[in-house]
This record gives sequence, C-alpha cells and structure tokens, in this order.
Amino acid sequence: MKVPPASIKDVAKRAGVSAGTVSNVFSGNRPVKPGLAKRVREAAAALGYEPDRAASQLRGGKGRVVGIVIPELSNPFFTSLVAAIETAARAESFDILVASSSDDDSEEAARLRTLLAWKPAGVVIVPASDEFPSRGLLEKAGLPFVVVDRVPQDFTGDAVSSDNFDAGLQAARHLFELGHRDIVVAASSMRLQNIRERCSGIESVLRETDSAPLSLIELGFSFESAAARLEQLATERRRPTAFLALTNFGTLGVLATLQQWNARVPDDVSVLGFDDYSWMRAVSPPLTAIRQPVEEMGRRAWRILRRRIEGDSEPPEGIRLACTLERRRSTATCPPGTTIDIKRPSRRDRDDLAKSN
Amino acid sequence: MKVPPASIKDVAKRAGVSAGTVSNVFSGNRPVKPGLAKRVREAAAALGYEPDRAASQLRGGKGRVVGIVIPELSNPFFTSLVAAIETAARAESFDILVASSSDDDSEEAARLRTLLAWKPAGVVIVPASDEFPSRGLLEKAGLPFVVVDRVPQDFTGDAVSSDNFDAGLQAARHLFELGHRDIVVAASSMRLQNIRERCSGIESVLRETDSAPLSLIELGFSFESAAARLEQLATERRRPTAFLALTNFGTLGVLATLQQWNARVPDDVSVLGFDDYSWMRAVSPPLTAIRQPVEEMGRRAWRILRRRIEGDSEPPEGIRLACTLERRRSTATCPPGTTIDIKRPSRRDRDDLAKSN
DNA sequence: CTTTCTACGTAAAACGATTTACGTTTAAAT
DNA sequence: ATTTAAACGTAAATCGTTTTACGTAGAAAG
Repeated sequence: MKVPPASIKDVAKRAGVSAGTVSNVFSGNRPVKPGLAKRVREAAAALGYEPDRAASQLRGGKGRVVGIVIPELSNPFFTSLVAAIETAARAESFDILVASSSDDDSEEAARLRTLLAWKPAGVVIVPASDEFPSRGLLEKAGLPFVVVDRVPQDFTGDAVSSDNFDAGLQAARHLFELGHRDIVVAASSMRLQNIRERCSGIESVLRETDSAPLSLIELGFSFESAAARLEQLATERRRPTAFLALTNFGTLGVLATLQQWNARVPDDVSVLGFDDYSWMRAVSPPLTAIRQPVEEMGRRAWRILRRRIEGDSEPPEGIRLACTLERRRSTATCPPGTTIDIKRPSRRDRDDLAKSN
Repeated sequence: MKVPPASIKDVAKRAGVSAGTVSNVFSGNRPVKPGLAKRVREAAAALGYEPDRAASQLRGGKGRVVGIVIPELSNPFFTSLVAAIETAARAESFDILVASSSDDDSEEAARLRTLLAWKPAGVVIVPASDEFPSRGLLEKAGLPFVVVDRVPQDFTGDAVSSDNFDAGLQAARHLFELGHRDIVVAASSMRLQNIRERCSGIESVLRETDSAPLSLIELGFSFESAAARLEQLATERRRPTAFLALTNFGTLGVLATLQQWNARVPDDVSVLGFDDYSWMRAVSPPLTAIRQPVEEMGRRAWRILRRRIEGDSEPPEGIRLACTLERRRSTATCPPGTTIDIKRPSRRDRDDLAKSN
C-alpha cells in the first residue's frame, strides 16, 4: 500500500520540463506559460505530488509556519485564541506549530527554542510571566512576533490585549451600583501586568467612591489551587457580599467554594466572572461576566504578524480591545441586611464636617 | 540585534572538527570521544546553535514531528486530548503540528495533506466522520497513525476510545434507578459510531426493563445549533423527566434550554451530562456526568504511535477505556407526580396474562 | 534586416543537516 | 612485534526544494 512520495523531479520528468519550472508553477515565483503550467499541474495531480515543506523551507529560508506559544493548552481562553489564529493563518496557507509553557519562564524559553529551530516566519506568544525572557531569543532571531494578552509593563513591540483597566472599572462599577461594598477580588497572580491593570481599574472605582482599600486574594493558575486558597479565606475573614473574579479559573474556584459553603448566588453573595464561555450562559443562575474579545484578539494578532512577515516596518502597534460586561443573573443588589457600610466618610462629608465646626 | 543563526559548519569550525562529528554529538547516532564531544558542545553553546529541523528532516527522512488532526480547536474535549499528547510527545522531544477539520470530511483531507507535506513521523487523528476518507491518504503515505475517540464502525487499525456502550449503559441505568422513564437523549449526530454505541448502551437498558423505545434528538456540533434544536423540541412533545446528553455541547444546550423554560434542576427535571469539566463541579447544582478518561486516551494514543514509529509491527491495537459516572446533584429521584409510567407491559406481565387466559 | 528587449525555460548551485565510504589511530590478540 | 579489528574522524554525497546565471526564441524598435 505504501507509495514512495513523488518528488519535484518525478513531476518534471512526467511533464517534460525542468524542476525549476515545476517549482515556479507551484510557488508562482516566476511566470510560466499557461500551456506548460497546465501540463505540470496535471502531472502533479496524477502523481499526487505535494511540495515537501521541509525542503522548501530549507532552501527558501522563509517557511509558511508560524509558532504559537501559550501558557496552557487546557485553558479554553488560550485555545480559543489558538483557534482564531489558526483560522486566519490557514486562510493564507500558513501552518501552525503550537507549544505550551505550563506558565513557566524557563519551560517557555525551552519550548520557544525548539520552535525556532523550525525557522518559523513569525511567532505569537502569550508570555508565562512579565519577565518574558523569551523576548531576547526572539529578538536575537530577528523574528517578527506579537505578544498577546499578557503584555509586560514596559513592553514596546507589537501587542494585542484587552483594555484591562477599563474591564476592571466596568466590573467594579457594576457591583458598586448594586450596593456592594464588601467585595473580594480573586486574581490569579499579581505578578502579571494584565491582572494588575484590572486591579487598578477596580481601585479607581474604590477611590472615586472613597471606599475601603482593595481586598484581594491570589489563586494561582489552576482550578485546584484556586479552590484551596478560597477554602482558606473562609477562616480569615467574614464572607464578602460579592466576589469579583479576574480570570476564568478564578471564576470556577469562587463558584465551587460558594457551593461548598452552601451560599446561594446571587441571594447570599453576588459573583462576577471573567471571560465568557458557553457554560456561563447555560448554568443557573447565568453568570454575569466580563467578556474579552478573544476571537478578535486572535485575528488582530495575525493581521499584525502577517504584515511584519511581509516586511512592514512601521512603528510597533499596541492594540487594546474593549471588553464588555455581560449582565446576567449572578449579580444582584446587595441585600440591605448584609450590607455593612464600611465606607469611610467621603471627602465631601468630611469637608462639610470641617465647615460646620 | 539580529544575528544570523549559527549552522553546523560554524560550530564545526569553532570546535576544530568536521560537520559530521558535530552531527554525531547531537544526534547520538555514532559515538564521539568525550573530550571532543565536550568541546563541540561548548562551541555550540557559545554560538547558540540549534540544529535546523527542516534540514535534518530533509536528509534524515524521519522527522521528530507528529501531526494531530481534531474536529474543533474550540471543543475542550479535543484540546484536552491535544494537551495530553503534547505533554507525552514533548517528553521525547517530538514537536506537534495541529490542524482542525471543522467537522468536515473534505476540510479534514485538505488539512491532512498539508500536514503530510511536513513528513511527520506519525499522526493522531479524531476523524470528522465515520467516512474517514483521510484513511486512504494516511495508508498511501505509509505513515503510522492512531484513531482516537471517533473510531469508525469497521475500523481495523490502531484505535483508542472510550467504552461508549458501557458509558451509555451506566448513564441510562443511573437514571432508571432513580425512577425516570421519560428520558430524552440529546446526541450530536447519529452518523458517528461513538454516539451510536452510546445509544445502544442506553437501549440495552431500555430492553432490559422492557421500556418504551429511545427518544432521541440530534443537536449538531455547536452550542448554538443545540440550543435551537432543543427550543424546537418543546413544541413537539411534553417535557421529559430527565435529559441524557451524549456530548459536552449537548450538555450545555440542554442546560441553557432548561434555563429558558424556567425548569429547576433536579426538582423538575434531571440532567446527566457527558464529559467532565471543572465548571460542572463548580456550578449549582453540580452536574452528574459521564467522565471520559481523556488524558489517559491521549497518553495511550501516544504510546501506541511511538511504538509504531519505532517500527513495531504487532497486530493493531484497539483500546477501549472505561468511563466513570460522576454522581453529583443534577440527577434526583423522579418526582412521583410527574412520573407518567409509559412502560409497556413487561414480557413477564404479558406471559402471566397469557397464562391466566 | 539587424538590434535590442522581454519572456520564459534550463542547468547547476545552494540551503543545513545526515549518512556513506574511507582513512587513521588505538586497543586487543597472537 | 606483528597482525587484526574496533573505534572514531573526515570529506563528500545526498535529501527536495528554490534560486541564480545563463540561453534561446519571439516581439518590438530602429
């Protein structure tokens, strides 16, 4: 059953032309007269010929592969991103090489190194951390690359991410409008710039309303670590009236813990999640959540990378895409009984007080 | 900043040896004296040398890449599978090339063809359908491949899947034990062998208990199509006392629809889901579900493929892994009021009746 | 009619590794 | 000490493409 694959020479012989001509027919690199081209194409079809990518890569230097490095293949946010990029890349007949870093800097560097050995045309990367040591590798290789989602603080290259500050702002404002003052923010790790940005968004609302400082817990990068950390929270403080999760694993962790505490959502406690998945709409109560435009992020990342591959050398583009608040039913007005107003006297109140003396 | 990547010759020159020796140091293909080997390794490190995979692929013929073809990159079941395979493959320094077929046969063939152009050492594939036209391509290429999850009816090669019959059996039995007799089974498409197997498992329980025939709807492959189809169901028949979903999108669709109908789970209707994800534990009520051992499936698929790549030619292996029922709280005893006993007289009853005449 | 382009085909070099064929050194055997 | 074989290096051939340098034919220009 096994047939040795046809090479460009076999096709050339069958079509009665030289190998170079066959190459030109397929690569479109130089024009070939229609008649000949047709003969070549027929010969190729008859032999089931497909150009060997490794060989063409080797000689041509520039291959039609792009590398994608993400922290976790088991996190649907990242795989959605990969799906979006793959769709866009495939449309221009680029193949994708995927690697995951397990949220670890040195793992990331190692994976990237083997990726680079394929001489890809470009790389899309969601860094494992703000340290982003892979940056050096990429720059040394002189490869175009786009950073997505986790854009380090002082990063100057091409980047696509959510408008995290605004996302935090929207989320916090929503909960405040519902009367919540005792909110616990569930983050993955403050070592990530995007998380810090979301927090500043929240803090700006706290400041606006002159409220107590941010109450925050770090949950790590897995469902399990999140649940464990939250379990511990119960022993440290009384239950807040609302949880604001800043990642999808955080959302899951909060929900699972509330489950164990037998707390009803939203009657006993409101929950605002991050990232928007099908299951959030399907469950009861449907989850209020901040939706990141993940498909759009993937498309934009590809578009930028594509241009760079073409040789475009405009100044770096830093794209921030707006998130939207999906209001559903897991957030409700804070029940009056449970609202313990821990608000400090507002500036205005204090001023009034001062005047009256 | 851009540095032209070092080639094997650069390393050879720096270490004062020939290119062949450098190759041997890295490939371990032939022994090299420790002293020399060390010198070569140092030179390589100094130059940041990494063997060009395309070049080594070209000459060596056998590359260290494996292709993975799955129906959807946005379905967490499949991406979990990819994650498991990637972990196993990476441990033996194989890279993975991922392609998705969008559940379409011809798309699958096209994607596979471009994958094959990389001359991978092997392929793991979840076919888009039972037709599995890609099989011919793979066999013609003489490439080892393993079929996972959707194994066509009469398939004879290496395969790894769940024990779908038993999964259906367990699920149905669980619902029957809780007293449910009016169950709607939500499948993706009966054109898939694995779905048919799950159905026969369910049917065997129906037969055992002499119950009414299977009530089934096909929901398609996306959350949206599932929700739409279920919406329509409401106009066609009265509400069942339980839903048994056979895929993860089906589970989501059922849940979302129940949501819209304002039906409480499990008080009004029980729900048994398929596939087991974090969110199922986190939501309220936690979902009873059939768990497929997806990581194990990935590991086993890799193990078989690895052996075939090594040249093993044992007869094909058809592995079936057991699923487990995760009992949680979305299934409950059928409320007596709503139990409409549509059971036909059992064979025993009928026999008794006949005798008494 | 000659000259000058332009268009397009061919043969051969190149890409960066592995592998083969062969040579030299070193160790083991007589 | 001589022979034999094993061990290990080197140079050159090779994988299947793309690219370069060159050649030829026909068209356009003078």
